[in-house]
Amino acid sequence: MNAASLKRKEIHGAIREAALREFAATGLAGTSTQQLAKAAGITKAQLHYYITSKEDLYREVLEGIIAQWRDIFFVEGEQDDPAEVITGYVRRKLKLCLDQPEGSRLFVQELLRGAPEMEDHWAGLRASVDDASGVIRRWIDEGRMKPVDPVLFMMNIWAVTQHYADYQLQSRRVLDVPDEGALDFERIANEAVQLFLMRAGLA
Amino acid sequence: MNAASLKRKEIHGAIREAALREFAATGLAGTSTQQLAKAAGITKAQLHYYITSKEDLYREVLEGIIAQWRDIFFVEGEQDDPAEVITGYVRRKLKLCLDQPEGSRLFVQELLRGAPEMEDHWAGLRASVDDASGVIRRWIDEGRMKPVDPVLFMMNIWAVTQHYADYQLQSRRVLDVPDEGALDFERIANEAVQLFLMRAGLA
Amino acid sequence: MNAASLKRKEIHGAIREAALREFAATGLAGTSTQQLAKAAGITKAQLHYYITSKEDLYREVLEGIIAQWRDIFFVEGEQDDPAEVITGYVRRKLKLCLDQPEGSRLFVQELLRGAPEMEDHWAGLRASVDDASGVIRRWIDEGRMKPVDPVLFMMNIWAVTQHYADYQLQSRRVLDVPDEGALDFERIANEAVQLFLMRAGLA
Amino acid sequence: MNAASLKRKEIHGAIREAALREFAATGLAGTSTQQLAKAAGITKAQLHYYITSKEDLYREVLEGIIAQWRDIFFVEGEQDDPAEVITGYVRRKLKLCLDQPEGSRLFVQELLRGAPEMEDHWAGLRASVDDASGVIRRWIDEGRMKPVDPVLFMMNIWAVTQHYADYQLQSRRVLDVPDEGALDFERIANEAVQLFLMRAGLA
DNA sequence: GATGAATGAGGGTTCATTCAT
DNA sequence: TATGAATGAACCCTCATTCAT
Repeated sequence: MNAASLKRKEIHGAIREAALREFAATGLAGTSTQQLAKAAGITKAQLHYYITSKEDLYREVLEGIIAQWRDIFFVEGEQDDPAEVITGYVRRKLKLCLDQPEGSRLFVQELLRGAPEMEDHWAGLRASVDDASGVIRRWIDEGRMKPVDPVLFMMNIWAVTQHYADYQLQSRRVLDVPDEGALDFERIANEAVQLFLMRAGLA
Repeated sequence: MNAASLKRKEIHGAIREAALREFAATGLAGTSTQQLAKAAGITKAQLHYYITSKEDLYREVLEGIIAQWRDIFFVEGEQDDPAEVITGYVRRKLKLCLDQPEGSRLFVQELLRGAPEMEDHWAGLRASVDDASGVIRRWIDEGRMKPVDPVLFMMNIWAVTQHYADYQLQSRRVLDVPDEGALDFERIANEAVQLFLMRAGLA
Repeated sequence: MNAASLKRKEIHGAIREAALREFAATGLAGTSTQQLAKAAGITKAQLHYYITSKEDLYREVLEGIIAQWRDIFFVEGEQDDPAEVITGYVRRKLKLCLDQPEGSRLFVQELLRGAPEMEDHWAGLRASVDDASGVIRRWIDEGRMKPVDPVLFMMNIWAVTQHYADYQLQSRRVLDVPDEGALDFERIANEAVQLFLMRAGLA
Repeated sequence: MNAASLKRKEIHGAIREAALREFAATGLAGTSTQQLAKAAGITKAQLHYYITSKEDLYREVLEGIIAQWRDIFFVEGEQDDPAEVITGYVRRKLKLCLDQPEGSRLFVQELLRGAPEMEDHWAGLRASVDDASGVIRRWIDEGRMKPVDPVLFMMNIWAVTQHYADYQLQSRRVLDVPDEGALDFERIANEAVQLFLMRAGLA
């Protein structure tokens, strides 16, 4: 790979990064290419040299986020201890949400506008949810955890973890964390883990 | 109040309703006055006769939502039973989120864009949170509930309830509820109530 | 019809006139809305207030021309004398081409670019040609005119008459007619009529 | 001539060919360098390496066409038989128009836009027309053909022959000739020759 | 009150061309 | 010789808003 191609990758990367940030903040329709270009540190004409269209860029970034999220599974590796799995999942998901909150934000923006780009993804999500629900149901049947509504149990994990991405600004104000500082991961994670472990009768 | 003034109120109401819906879906920058006028069933010129500016309309609607949300308190009336209070709060909040999801959605839109209109509201929110936290802390001190992080406990209630507004579309797809039907309030409420009661050691 | 509506019609008329002129000169792709607005004596924003899109305006103007041309039939009224019909048709067509050359020019522009807007019109044209061909063939069978290739005979009439619209500038230079003056209708008409009457053995 | 220079000529040829085709279809203003590059099978940057500017390329191609057309004279070689000359001229011109219709199309495009590039060519055309007119007038004076308007007679030959280039698409639709096939040269040539010979009283 | 018309600014995108490599 | 990158201008069109009527 030569220098020119490297630079191309760099610029493309800067554009995608900027796009994720801006789209997450103001959505597809609310984000101008001017805004995107400025955020990426290039001119509008330069931006359009690298992208096909604003919508295509949006789609590309959204697909990237969805793919990244797909890789965080409920059960990881050889785990089969309910407490371990739940704790691990909550902490992994929360970590991702605190480290890269723009992902969740972009996702909720897409949902808010009616999710026209998501049609092809629901089936895959349903399959993942079915997998995880099956595991939970088995644990319940085996008496290894209290009965819960498996799907809602999972959805509530999403709700709690993603809240600290989507509503991060509110969390900061309420918890009095300045914009420069980071939210206290351990504090939030502990409370969240306790919440779901206790629901499952595992703590 | 004469007929003309009545009609004026009606139109204003239609505008606010439409604005809430549209702003909740596509945000301030992403929503055009054309779009707003069409959603309100009037012309663009008529819209501008009734409003001062798009931003003013946005502010008005946002303030309305914030005011409405302020009216749902953690403790209601003379309640002082932890289980009763938690159950009531979760159910009230969830009901509001399922009945009028646009409120939460508008709110998250504002947060996503950095909440420039919210500066004056954080103090009030902090006060409310402090009130509720005080109650919870007292209950803990009195041994009437397990120790929790009071602020995070509340925030997680928000997270879970508002999730069914903000991520409603995803919830529908995962729970297989068609766009015309309603999410199953009792099912969701029961799981949510269990979640927080158990965390508090009250169930 | 009130004054405002009248003005609207006036402006719309001015736009269509300007559009016919400009599209005839530089085609759809080669004509900018700036150019159109200037030719119509309005601003670009004003133009876009009155039209849906440049392409729609183009289509509207093109359809208008096609409709106008459809109304010039080979046989008019109760005519059935070959010499009369041919003479009348050539003169009518030529008159139209000299009076409103932009029509033919717009048409040839559309053909030059591959006529993507004409797909629906060929059937109608074929039908008209078939009608006229039938008349000519009958005359030939009845011995009232010399045998000709009926379709090519008609097409050559089009060729000759429309030439004085499409190639008018060249005709002016060759015939030494200044841009302000008019081409000598009678001179051209007489030569053209002679051409086709003699071919038909009618002069 | 070395290999590099040969390749250069090849590419230049491809560019001119593509330019003729594209300019003939959509005119100077309506044809983009992108379109030209794609049609020539090269990149936009490569195109600009070979040409000075779009307008220069247009001028070059147009001049080429004009030069090529100048070489088809009314009278060819030692001919002096009116029927032979007319027949030959009509057939030669028609052949050129059917074989290379883009030439005529580019020419009419230039005329349609007001022929700003043609100012220097009218004198030469007038001279050619005067020559041919002189021959025709002599034939008439010598009683070797019927009196005609010599200039219009010539112009009508152009009209008829070029029609099958400029309006070829319409001709195909009316004559039911598919885009892949060729128009029937002999059929068209015969009718055209008859048309002008009869006008001259020579058939 | 209500509405057609108008507008200057800005939307996303392509343009012809230049430049560095 | 060739090509990725870059650019300022222009492309078509919509924007939020104002103004007559």
